[in-house]
Amino acid sequence: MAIGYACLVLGVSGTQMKSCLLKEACEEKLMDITHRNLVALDRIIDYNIHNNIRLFRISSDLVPFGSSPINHTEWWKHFDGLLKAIGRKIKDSGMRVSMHPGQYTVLNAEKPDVVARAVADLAYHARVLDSLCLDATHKIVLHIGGAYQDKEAAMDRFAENWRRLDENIKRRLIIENDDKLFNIRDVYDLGTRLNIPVVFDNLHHEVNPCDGERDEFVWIERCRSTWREQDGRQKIHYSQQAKQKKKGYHSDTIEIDRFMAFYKALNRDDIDIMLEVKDKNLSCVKCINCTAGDLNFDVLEMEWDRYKFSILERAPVLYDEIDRMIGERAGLTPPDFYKLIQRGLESKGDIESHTEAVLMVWDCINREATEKEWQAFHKRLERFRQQQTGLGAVKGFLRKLAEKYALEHLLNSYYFFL
DNA sequence: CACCGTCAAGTCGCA
DNA sequence: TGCGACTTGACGGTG
Repeated sequence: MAIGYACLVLGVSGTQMKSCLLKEACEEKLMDITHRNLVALDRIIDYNIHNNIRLFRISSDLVPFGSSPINHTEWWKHFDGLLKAIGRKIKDSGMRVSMHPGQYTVLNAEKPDVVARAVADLAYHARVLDSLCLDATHKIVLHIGGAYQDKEAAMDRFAENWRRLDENIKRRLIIENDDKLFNIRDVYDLGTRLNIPVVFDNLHHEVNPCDGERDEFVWIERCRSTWREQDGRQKIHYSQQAKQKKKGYHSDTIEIDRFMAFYKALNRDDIDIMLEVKDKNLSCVKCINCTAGDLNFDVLEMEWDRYKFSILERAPVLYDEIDRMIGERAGLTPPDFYKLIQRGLESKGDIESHTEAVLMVWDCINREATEKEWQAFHKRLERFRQQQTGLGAVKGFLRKLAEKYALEHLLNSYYFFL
């Protein structure tokens, strides 16, 4: 069983995907961005390995305009060594990766040119995974596409276009229920008809349920049979509805009690769960820690080290409480710990608590800083306290110093982006 | 540094 | 018939 997250890591420098505008795309720029993105991917994989994360979705932005005729760089040849090295790390660590083309990749479109572009896009995604030398358990997840006022005909068109795909795309392609048109029954029917594994997405199912059977676990069990030996473990998508947002909107973070209830009811150790949530790796680490049977308390201590500045910034009283509990090393289960963290993050704090956190971070920098930096810091802090600048300006300054002096402890914390 | 409009792509629904 | 939402982050220009 693995729990994963999609596309980007929060709080790890050098892991962001770069993009460029179409009008500025030239060979040199495309190659440069592709190279930087591959280096970023390599760092993400390292991060995943170090944090015991064994499921990850690679961003489609890896190669800018990767499926557009604008990009005629042969990136897979040029970066062959780097790609193979990354793929090697993925395999050696037992990680499983996937990709997920977006809403513009419509295999069942009525217009032949739209279909042609969708095929080209799938070929691009398959080429990424092929270039990493990964087997067919590393999948490409796709939605069925448009309905065009006739779902049956639209599904038939999907089937027809699917049959014409190259085998190396077909062996990776899996399909998922969406939040508007094709519910889990539609996708399951199509999946069984074509022998394509089906990904069940719980939030899409909630927003776009099918007739008849509604129970999500029944559907997960049904979808299980669409996964063959060569496809690897069954995979599902899990997300929670953001409160006070439109239906289907992903929450900022995973509410741990609800996840644990789902996880226990699911009761499967042969399934992969891809989380779709705004805080990405943060919720992923949280869910992994809460489901690990033999969690070392050191892991919670590590997490506290990453969260503590953000908690002090917002809720100093709670900070003391959690810090004491962590110090005592007892009576704190991972879900309880994360619930306290969540409560802290939901607070706003005030200028005093903001200052307290700033000073605590400064304390980590102080011994490295020059006299000039000391002065610059206190000048900024004073301006913040007079409300002449925002907290962001002070934190930005601290971040730069943390980077300058390579203070890993601060750079690995969540302080600068939570 | 903060803010905001814009960006490759397709479909659907509403005015 | 045409335009905004979808969903989302990053870029690039401006203040």
